[in-house]
Amino acid sequence: MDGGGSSSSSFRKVRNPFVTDQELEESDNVSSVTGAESPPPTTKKGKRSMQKRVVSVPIKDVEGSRLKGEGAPPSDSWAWRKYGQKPIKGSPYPRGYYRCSSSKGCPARKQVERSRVNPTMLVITYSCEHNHAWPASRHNNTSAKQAAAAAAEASESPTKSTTAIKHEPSTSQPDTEPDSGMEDGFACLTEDSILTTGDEFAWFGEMETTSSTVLESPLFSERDNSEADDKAVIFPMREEDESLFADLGELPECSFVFRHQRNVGPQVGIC
DNA sequence: CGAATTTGACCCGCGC
DNA sequence: GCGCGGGTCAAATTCG
Repeated sequence: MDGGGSSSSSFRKVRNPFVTDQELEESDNVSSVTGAESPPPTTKKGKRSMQKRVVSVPIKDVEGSRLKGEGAPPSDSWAWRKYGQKPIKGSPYPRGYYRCSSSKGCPARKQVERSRVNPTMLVITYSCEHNHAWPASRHNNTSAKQAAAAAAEASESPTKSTTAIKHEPSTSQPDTEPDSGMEDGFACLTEDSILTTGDEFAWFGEMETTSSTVLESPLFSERDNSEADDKAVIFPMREEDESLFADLGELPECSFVFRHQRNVGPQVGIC
């Protein structure tokens, strides 16, 4: 019913009322990497400054969680409502469009699609407005899982156990946006969020140990986490950290730093 | 009964 | 100026 209509209406026009944080994006099994290669999202309708981040996750992970979570980490901490799906030109797999439904004013959106290069991977693109604040309630893995699952189902392919993360912060306004770096994914949160964030990402750490997590830096992004699977893009988190921090250097104080340590899991740092 | 998902149509931006 | 493609909206349907 209005699931898409009424609700959607609220979303589209309502810029989130409680804007305090930036965008905290937790992707399915992801760590945040600041990549800066974002092709201008060509959003057509009101495209103001939207930060974009691309995350690639192995379908396996997704399925795992969706399979009734046998302990599998949540795909997402937020609730996402699917509002559309479209076949993409160069890709045999359709792209699903999801909206953050954790809260009413949540402008966050994400697109889930299979990597055309590596069907075993799901490419999730998160986009959020600059002043967007993430809802406090983010425990609806359902939608999140389904989102990914949907994408996964969209195509049929074997599952792998590699997670490639690719973040593309859209460089709309580096300055204004305190969190241009990882804002989307793990951006500035309110202190409230901060506390929860740590927990929220607890699974994150698990995931790391359970499956190999690969971070794709901008350099690799072009390959789109593809062919090479894990190996090609796998490199010590440290590198990522470096990159992350490098980015953070530019970030204002209110930035969250995601530290990804093997065996330890991600760590959230507050500036 | 309510909420979420699905599908089709429409709109907008970009490229040629 | 026209066409293509992507993205979003809206109504209907389905599931919980």
